[in-house]
Amino acid sequence: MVTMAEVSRRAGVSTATVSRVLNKPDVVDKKTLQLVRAAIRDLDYRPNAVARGLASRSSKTIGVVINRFSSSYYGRMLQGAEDTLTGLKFKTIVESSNESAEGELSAVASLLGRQCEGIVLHSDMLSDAQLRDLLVKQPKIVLMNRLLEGFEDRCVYLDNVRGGSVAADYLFDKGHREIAVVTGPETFFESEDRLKGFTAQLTRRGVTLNPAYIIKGDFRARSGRAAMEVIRTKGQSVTAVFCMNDEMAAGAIDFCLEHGISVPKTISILGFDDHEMSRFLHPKLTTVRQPLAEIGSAAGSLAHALARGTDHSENKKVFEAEVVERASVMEI
Amino acid sequence: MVTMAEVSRRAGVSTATVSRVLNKPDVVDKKTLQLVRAAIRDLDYRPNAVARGLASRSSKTIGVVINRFSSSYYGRMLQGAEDTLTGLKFKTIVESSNESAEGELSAVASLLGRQCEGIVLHSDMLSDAQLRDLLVKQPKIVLMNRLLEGFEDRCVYLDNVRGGSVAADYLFDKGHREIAVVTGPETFFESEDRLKGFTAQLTRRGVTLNPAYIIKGDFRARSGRAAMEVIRTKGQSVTAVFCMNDEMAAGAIDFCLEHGISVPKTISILGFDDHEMSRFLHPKLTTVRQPLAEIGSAAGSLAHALARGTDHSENKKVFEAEVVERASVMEI
DNA sequence: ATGCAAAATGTAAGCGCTTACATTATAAGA
DNA sequence: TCTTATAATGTAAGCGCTTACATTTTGCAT
Repeated sequence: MVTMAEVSRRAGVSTATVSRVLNKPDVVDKKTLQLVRAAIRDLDYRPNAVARGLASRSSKTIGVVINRFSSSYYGRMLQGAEDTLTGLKFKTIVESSNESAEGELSAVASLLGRQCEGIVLHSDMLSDAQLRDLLVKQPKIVLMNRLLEGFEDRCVYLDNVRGGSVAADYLFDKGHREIAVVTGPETFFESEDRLKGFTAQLTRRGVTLNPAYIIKGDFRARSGRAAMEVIRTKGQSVTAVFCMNDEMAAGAIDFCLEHGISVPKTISILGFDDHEMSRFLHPKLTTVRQPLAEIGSAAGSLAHALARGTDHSENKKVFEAEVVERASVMEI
Repeated sequence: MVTMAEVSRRAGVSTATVSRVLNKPDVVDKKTLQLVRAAIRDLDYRPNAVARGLASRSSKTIGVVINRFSSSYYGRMLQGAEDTLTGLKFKTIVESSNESAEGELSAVASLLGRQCEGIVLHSDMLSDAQLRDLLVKQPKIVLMNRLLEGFEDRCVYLDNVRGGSVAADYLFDKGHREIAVVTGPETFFESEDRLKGFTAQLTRRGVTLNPAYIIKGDFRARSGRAAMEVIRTKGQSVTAVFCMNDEMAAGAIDFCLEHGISVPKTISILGFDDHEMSRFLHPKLTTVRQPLAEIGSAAGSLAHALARGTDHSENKKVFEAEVVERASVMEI
């Protein structure tokens, strides 16, 4: 590894000067500038970011922690965050928590240890209390797609309650009254919130959700299939089912296809997320879109603002879901 | 930020001792061990990984660079790499290159600067010559899903030529003779290699691919649609089309569906990748599976071996594609 | 020429750790 | 009891940078 000392020796200057051409080239004489730059080129010198961060206590990087890489949900948020951070001349580094509370904590610690100036955390496994603790201790952490009461200004998230009510309105307006719901695991607040908003809005409109039609799923396609099977056996009169994510909706459609149940003629299916595959399902899935890239982007810029101590009151923090109308829900 | 010095002060020992309880607890006295650990807990001390890496010149982390986050292709490889690296007690950090040659270079430099002991690089934009240069200079870099001649033992990849020939065999065995192909951009070696293997194998079996039926796509669904349109107008006799990835296949199917062309009755469609959505297409897509997670995993462990100087001759480096039979290709 | 402010460079002290090496405490053998 | 090997700890020199501060150089008005 070629160090600054070697460069300085070759250029016949001090290391301070080399450091200056790297960091504030305008204060160094043009001649020396060229000299040093030539030396850098010749030796193929690359500054050691670790040492740099140590010495300057600034790294121009934001760390992001997500559950796992193998999901387009995270991918889209990451991309959003990365894009805007790049625009802000910041680096993004990502660690996965492998879906465990411990993993989330250790990823945060690791990123902090790597001198990240800010952290964007997507936490599913940590409890509100743990999170509260963490956020108090670490003022540079921002929560992505989760709302923690009392820390609204450090959270960027989709209003899931609202998302649920949007879904309810849509289905109601299409004439559906007998509706089933396929939820996620009850530990996932997203699912809970959506359900809350959904039932509330339905009630407001004068229809009550039959508790027997609330089927628990696990956000994966297979559980959507299973849920649909249950619905078809015990809920013949159901005209629409609202799945809390698109994967389960895909499973549900799959089941219908296999059993000759026509979607949306016999039964309408509404998803949530607007997964990249949704437009390729058959029928194309009508779903509630979650602007993941924008959420990621906003989380990135909030973390940046926090890191740099700039004002972030203008940053958008709450996002709204909207229905993307395709072909899986029919008016009756 | 609480430092080691504070911990040592509180525990009434030297920083060296604190360092020892962190790194080689067995050489320190049980009493002091407890003392120091208590101090660490009390102060909520977290070792600074940057300083640590600087001082020890070892970071137990591997850096991965990919094109972009928003694609399940990378997601699956990342997940594979992360999983095995975690098993090896290594951290994984990821940076995206934003699909530019410059970005790839800068991500590598950044990761190296962060004291990564090894790098897993997924390069699409760098030329063979540039890559050769890089690999010579940086002995810790491993190429993921790309073969660079002369550096076979630093590459973990899918044999795309073989993948193409597997596809050819499959289609041939199903009785198809008039076949169209939808490629990726010609700058992508994957597509080129698959095409090479495909045509070669077809030739070997006695059928020549009509050059007019080789349609250029861009790996995105839209181009699959467009390609299918071309095929339907100028190639009425075509019975099967081989798309170089599943997204384009999805687009092709979509086009057929819209125009009342029955898949696979009228025309068979074969994809490549086995994208997560493929099983949800209608008809379910028959495709050539690429074991992405395994490739990522192998790349991770190769990088680890290189970093630690251990033997990697046993590491699997070349992976084979295999056909996943679903419903979009019919025997004729 | 001379003086002086401004510009350019150098010096050296860290940043928070690790780790040879030196020193001291402990245990065991005589 | 006194060595002496061994275990436990401390000391201090870095790791490759940045950055106050000190010093030297330069340009320019006098």
